Amino acid sequence: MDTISFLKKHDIKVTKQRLEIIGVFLKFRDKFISAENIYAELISTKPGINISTLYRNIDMLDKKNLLHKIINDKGCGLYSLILIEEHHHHIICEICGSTTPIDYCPLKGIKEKLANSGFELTSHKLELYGICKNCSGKKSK
Amino acid sequence: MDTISFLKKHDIKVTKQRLEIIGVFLKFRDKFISAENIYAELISTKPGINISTLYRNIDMLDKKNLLHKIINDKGCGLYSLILIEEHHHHIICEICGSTTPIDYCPLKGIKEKLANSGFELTSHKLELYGICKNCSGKKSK
DNA sequence: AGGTTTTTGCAAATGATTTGCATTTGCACT
DNA sequence: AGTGCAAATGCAAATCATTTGCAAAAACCT
Repeated sequence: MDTISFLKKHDIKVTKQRLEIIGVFLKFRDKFISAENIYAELISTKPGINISTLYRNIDMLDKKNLLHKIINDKGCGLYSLILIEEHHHHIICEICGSTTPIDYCPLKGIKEKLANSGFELTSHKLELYGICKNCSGKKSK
Repeated sequence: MDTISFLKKHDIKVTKQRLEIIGVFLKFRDKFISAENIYAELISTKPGINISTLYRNIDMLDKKNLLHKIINDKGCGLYSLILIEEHHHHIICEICGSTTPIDYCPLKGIKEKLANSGFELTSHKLELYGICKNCSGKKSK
């Protein structure tokens, strides 16, 4: 599906800034990228868009649950466009930053553990970090 | 073990500011608290300590792996002193902020999934959010 | 107690993100 | 295609948690 249909499908007005932002997300579809990363991409190409526009759009996409958002140790946001509909988690490479969806969710095991605890689970966050096949190959050379 | 022995055991010089900071962590031992929370506690009681001292000590404790640190959606740090030696995860109540260690770790299942992927896992982050027994009782009243 | 190193307080800097406001743009409806 | 209005944008300034430089104070070693 093209970007315009994507936006319309989610009731988001089509603007050239949005097309470009989504374009960057698609270019880096398998990575978590920071607002600064996206901004650098944006100004390096086209007329350039304002960083506050970028943040406003990130926010909007996040509110519509179209983004995965993680916050790194320094408190900075990292984002990636959600292209898989189903609930899933990621493995993130510490070297190249690439992400790979993983077909595993600990929810079931957790629920079993909590069964008699009286604790009502509402959400969970699982992030896996490591070194991807590609980077680990490079490393050993 | 008293706070002084705790500090000495970890090669941390004993200062009155540190005693007070650890004191606050112990007072809120079952919660994740923000630097602002701790600071408010600190100034409300004793002569008062500077917030940069607080941040420097949080940092130091974190580097020595004596703190659990999570970063909330706004990018602010939340901390709790590590009182359990073994690796573990938490359930965090969205209402009262209390934390409960949970005897469950998804690592094994994840490793099985990754067995042939070539991905080398280095760390993982699991945070569970929900409503604790106590708060869910209050809610329904 | 003296000397050295570490820690603290203070105030100013940082840096990512947010906001107010004037201007521009997208889009629905003629 | 033109018009109107709400929504989006650009800009510059504000925010806010956290960090830093530096001088003064305190801890620890013997």
